[in-house]
Parts: sequence; structure tokens; C-alpha cells
Amino acid sequence: MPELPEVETVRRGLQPVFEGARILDVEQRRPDLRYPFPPDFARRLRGRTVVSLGRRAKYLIAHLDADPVLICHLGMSGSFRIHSGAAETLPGEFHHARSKDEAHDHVVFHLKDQAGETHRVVFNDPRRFGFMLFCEAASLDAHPSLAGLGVEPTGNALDGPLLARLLSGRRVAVKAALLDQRLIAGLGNIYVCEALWRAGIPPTREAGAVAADRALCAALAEAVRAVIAEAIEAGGSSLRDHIRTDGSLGYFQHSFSVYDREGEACRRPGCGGAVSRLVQAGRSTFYCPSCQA
DNA sequence: AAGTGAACCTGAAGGC
DNA sequence: TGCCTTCAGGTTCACT
Repeated sequence: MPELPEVETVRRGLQPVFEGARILDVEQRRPDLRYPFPPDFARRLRGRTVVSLGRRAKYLIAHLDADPVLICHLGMSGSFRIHSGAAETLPGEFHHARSKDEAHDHVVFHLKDQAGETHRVVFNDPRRFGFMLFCEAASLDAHPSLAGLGVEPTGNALDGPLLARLLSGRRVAVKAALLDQRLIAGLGNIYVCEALWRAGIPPTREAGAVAADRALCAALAEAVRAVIAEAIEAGGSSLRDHIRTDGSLGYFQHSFSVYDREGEACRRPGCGGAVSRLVQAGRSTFYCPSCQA
């Protein structure tokens, strides 16, 4: 699912419920997701207070009042739902068949916020590519999941000259380079396609060739930052099962220019081309052969 | 070393 | 209706 804008949308949705809240209890309903849960997962979280909920690339990072730090990744299909207020129906209480969706509710956090309100935060992940890990606060930056990550495409850090340095000398297609989390951290298949379209760059062009063109690098850096900023502003996209923490849908999908639009008209004014699909490194690339040439 | 493809897992969608 | 194949937002690992 989730690329950086979706993870940031989730973070913003969870923040008011998590930050300052005490973790009353954690239900861990299976031994593993993508990886096994850490030993004593629920026990180590119980009683902790959440100091802050941050994000690095596509990782959510919950800092607690004492070790450990909780690192969470949504994988392809992970999502959080918040149920606030008084005790609700417990699963099975009325002998309702558990819905198919509920079968993928893998973790439930029981929280009490500073105002004394209680919340249940449910992590659901049908494909189970998501994961939750612990890390000691002192060694967070050295954690294997985080240590190699590149620059965030938010803010102003990613500009033309930096992008040129990142792409310089690389023989891979620029599409693959933009997906490489060691270079830019947080881009995924959708927003890479969108950014390349905005900048008018063919996805198959060698990364090093883009690096050699200063104007092109400036345009691509600007396109990456703009598409990410706009998607965050719009509350993330909504593909299939991606939902925000309140259950509403992100709507950036309505402004996709090329992603999942194979055969449809290019949206660049005056272009007149049609969106094509090709496969690079096993993943679909959507682009306009007319204006990305 | 860098780059490609498979694997992880479930569900949705399309063809017949 | 069902059975089959293909495909999906990500990451990691095993190969060339």
C-alpha cells in the first residue's frame, strides 16, 4: 500500500490518540507478521507512555517513556483503525461470525489518553508484509531497517544538485534508482511513475544520463517533492484497501496522471498521447511515450 | 558491485 | 456459479 504520503497520513491520524497516551494493554493475535514479533512484545509495551509518534521513510516510529522504541512498517496492505470511547462489543460476544476482514486484525493497542479517554487502535494487515520491531533508543539510527535510508523527499533537502549526485554514474534505469530507498527514502511505485511523468523523463533512461543533465535533475527533484507534498496534502491515495485511521479514503488517486491508467489519454495539455505500461524489475511502470521521450 | 528476479501472503479482478 | 490465472502500494535474499 503505503508509500510515504500514506504512512504520513496514518501517522497524523494516530498522533492525537497515541501521543501522551498510556498503553493499557496490547493484544498480539498471532506469532508473526512478516517477521516474528519481538519476544515479550505485549509485556514490554504494557504500562508505557507514548512520548511521540514519528516517521522515517515508510516506517512509523513510536518513542516511549522508556525503552524500547517501537518500529512499525505497513508493508503492502497494513492499516490502522481507531475505535474511541466506551467499551465496545468484543469479538464473538454476540456470536457474530467474525468478518473476513477482522480475521486480519493482528494487533490491538488499548490506550488511555491524557484526558482519560480510552481508545482501541487495531492493526489490520491481510497480506502480512508489515512488521513491528523493537529497538533500543540509543541505537535507533543504527537499526538495520533505518541505517541505510537515503534523503527524505519532503522539505527542501532534495534539490537538483543533490539528485544529480545520487544518480551520478548509475547504470540502472532512473525508475529503479528512484525506487532505491538508499538514495531517496519513501518513494514507491506510484509516486515514482507520477514524478517521472511530471518531469517528462522516460522511465527507462539511464540514471547516470539524467544526472548529467542539470536542468533535468532540477525538474525531477522538483517533481518528486511536489508530488509527495500534494499527496500528503490530499491525505494519501486510496488504492484497494488503503484507508485512513478514521476509515475515510484518501483521494490523491483521483489526480493520478499515469499510474493505473494504461490506455487512457495522457493528461498533459496538448500531448494527445496515451498512457502505456511496461515492466521494470518486475514492477509495472506507467508512462506516456509521447511526452516522456 | 550492481542489477534482476523470486519469495513472502491474501484477496480482487478478469477470462472461460 | 466456479475455477483458473494474473496482479497489487514493499522489502529482502539469492542469484548472475
